[in-house]
Amino acid sequence: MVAKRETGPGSEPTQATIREVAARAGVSMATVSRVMTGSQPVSPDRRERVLRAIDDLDYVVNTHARSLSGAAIETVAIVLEDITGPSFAAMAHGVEQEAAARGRLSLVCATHGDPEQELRMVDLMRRQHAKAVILVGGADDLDEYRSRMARFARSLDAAGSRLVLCGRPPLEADVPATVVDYDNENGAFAAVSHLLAAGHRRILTLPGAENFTTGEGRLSGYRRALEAQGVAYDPKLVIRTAYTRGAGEQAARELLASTAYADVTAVFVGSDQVAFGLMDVLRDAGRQIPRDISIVGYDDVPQAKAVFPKLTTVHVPYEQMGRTAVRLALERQEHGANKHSVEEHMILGTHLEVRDSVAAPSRRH
Amino acid sequence: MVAKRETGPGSEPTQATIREVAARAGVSMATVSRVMTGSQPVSPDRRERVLRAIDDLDYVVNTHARSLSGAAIETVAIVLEDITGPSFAAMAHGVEQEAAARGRLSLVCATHGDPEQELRMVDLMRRQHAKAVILVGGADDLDEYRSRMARFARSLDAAGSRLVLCGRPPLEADVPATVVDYDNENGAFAAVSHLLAAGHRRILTLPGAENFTTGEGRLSGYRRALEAQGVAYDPKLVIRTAYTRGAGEQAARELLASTAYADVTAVFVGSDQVAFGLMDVLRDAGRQIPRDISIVGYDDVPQAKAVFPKLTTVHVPYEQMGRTAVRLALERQEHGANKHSVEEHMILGTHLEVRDSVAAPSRRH
DNA sequence: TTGTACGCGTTATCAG
DNA sequence: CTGATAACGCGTACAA
Repeated sequence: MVAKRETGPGSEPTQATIREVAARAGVSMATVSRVMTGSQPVSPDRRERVLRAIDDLDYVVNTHARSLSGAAIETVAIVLEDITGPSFAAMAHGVEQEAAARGRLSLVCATHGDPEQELRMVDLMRRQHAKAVILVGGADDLDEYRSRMARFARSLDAAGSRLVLCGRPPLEADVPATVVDYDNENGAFAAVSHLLAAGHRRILTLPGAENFTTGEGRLSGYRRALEAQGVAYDPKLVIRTAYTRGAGEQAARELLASTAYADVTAVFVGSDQVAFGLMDVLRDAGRQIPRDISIVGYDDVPQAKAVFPKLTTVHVPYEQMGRTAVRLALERQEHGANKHSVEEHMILGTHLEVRDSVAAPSRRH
Repeated sequence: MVAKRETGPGSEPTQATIREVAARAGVSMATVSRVMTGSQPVSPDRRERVLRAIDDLDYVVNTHARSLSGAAIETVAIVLEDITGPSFAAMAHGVEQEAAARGRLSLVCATHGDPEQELRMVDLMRRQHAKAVILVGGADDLDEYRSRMARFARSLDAAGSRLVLCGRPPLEADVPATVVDYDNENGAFAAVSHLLAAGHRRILTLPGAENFTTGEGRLSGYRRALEAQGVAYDPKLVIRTAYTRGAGEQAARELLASTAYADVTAVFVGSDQVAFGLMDVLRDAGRQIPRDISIVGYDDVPQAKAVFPKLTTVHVPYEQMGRTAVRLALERQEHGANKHSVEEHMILGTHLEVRDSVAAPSRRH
């Protein structure tokens, strides 16, 4: 099938071009183009010859050339920290579904947690003329971050593209970016209220890292729930951690070791991953969940209903966020003139998914 | 910072070009290009003017144009079924690490299990001139699949690119593709041998779907282990399932319901996901693992050490496979003339990760 | 219906 | 050091 073309020994093989196809078929380049795109009718015999030539030479169009001359496959880029994270993956999945449904190609890039890399990736996608660049996951809420992102947003906007922040700190109001977020604080509020309703009063919390926007929101939901029930807020019951399994294991060891936590009957954890680590170490230490200690997580990753006991946790609609991000970005571009009819800031609801990791506090305390 | 350019009301905003930058800076396009790429020295004052113009116009190079004129950022594409799958994600992660380390951009595309979509994606990546296209995960081992893949492999090869099959059925020997695989059958052999050594004789197995290459390999490892210990192979003890959690739940119900399985003391499952579903239903039915029944999984996804009890399972070096795929593909291209020094078929080892889900069979039987 | 010729945005070459 | 100009591969008016 695949005819060998002239490639001198050692010379890099090179893609067949439309010109070569035209020559082999004995037609003009334009005719080949027309056969490819179907933009205009071509006589049956010529079409046949062209198709054969394409087959013989194993010709494929050059996306870059095609895109240069106007007709491009639009792409949607999603930039995230790490594909391996279940919640990131869920968002990416949502992005892909929606992008595919709208006939766009979606590309995933990972930053591996490096802010420099993140900026480089966004820049790269801008050069690629991505129609939307979707930035996913938490970020340090620093001035530098804000100003750099604002730059990118404006730059993408100028190029007819759109920056979408997904579960991220929003930028100033005049920055041309779309924000898709979830109700972070109310999720935490519901979780802690649930623990309070079960009778818990000394509730440890691991909301997340300091200055990390998601962590801050979860902490304030925690405080607000306490306040609503007239329970005093004790800063000693807050442990800052990264969103990793290991951090949960570490926290569990502190919880077991320190007398300061002796009267703790429940833990509100700002991440399922952290909760898993916590549960693991607690169980190994002989603590039964929820008999000895109740736990509520955050995220509702698939694994939450797979662990034992099944984790009661705050459901975050990650997949839906991904889909929404694509929808808002693309609709805005399709609407053309009256873009103002498209939302720029959408907040999706969270809710508590009640499972088996919460019970009333035992009498020991 | 960002100056507004001439965009009539309603007209699509358009990216600034190198020509506009040159005009604004009062220099030639060539000079602008040199400032961008640093390919040749430029006098300080001109450079300064160019940089200011770039900043003012918020200019970014067009990747497509750059790639067309020779200098392109090489990209590595990874095509997988679903980002959400932990083992796929791990491979993608490996690919990204290695690609980034070698200064390449990596793109992830999902096929959502649709073979048509898969072919389309590979085709798309070929048009994008990806330097390597890495195909990941199992596939139906059908003639049609083989011939279409062979076509793609040759086509990519002709374009100076490389098809890499990662954990997939290899193609015919004369097909220019690189294969990175793991020792599927021996992993199963080790797993089942472990169960036999613990004293189990009636071992149910859920190797995977029929005609699915990974499933077939795992089944033959199972048979070989049985044979090695002189235990008779009973086809009734083989249940074909998809690699999903739900399939495991379903199988567990069959296991509980049918008297045919009454004497089963252990299960060898061809996928951790399936094992999780199985464990879940068994536990809910009051069966304790491993006291009442032992279970061994396959894949060693992160979750395997998070469930209770921790799952004994066959470790598959997914991340390493991803890294290896990139390495082999790119080294082959760098080697130029003597490509034959680069492996074309690499098989990575698997081993049993012993945890807590296996015990000696109870005396009841 | 078919072919010719130009433009897309960038880099490389070559002459100054 | 700098500037003009020819590729790069494709789509598409425009002319035939």
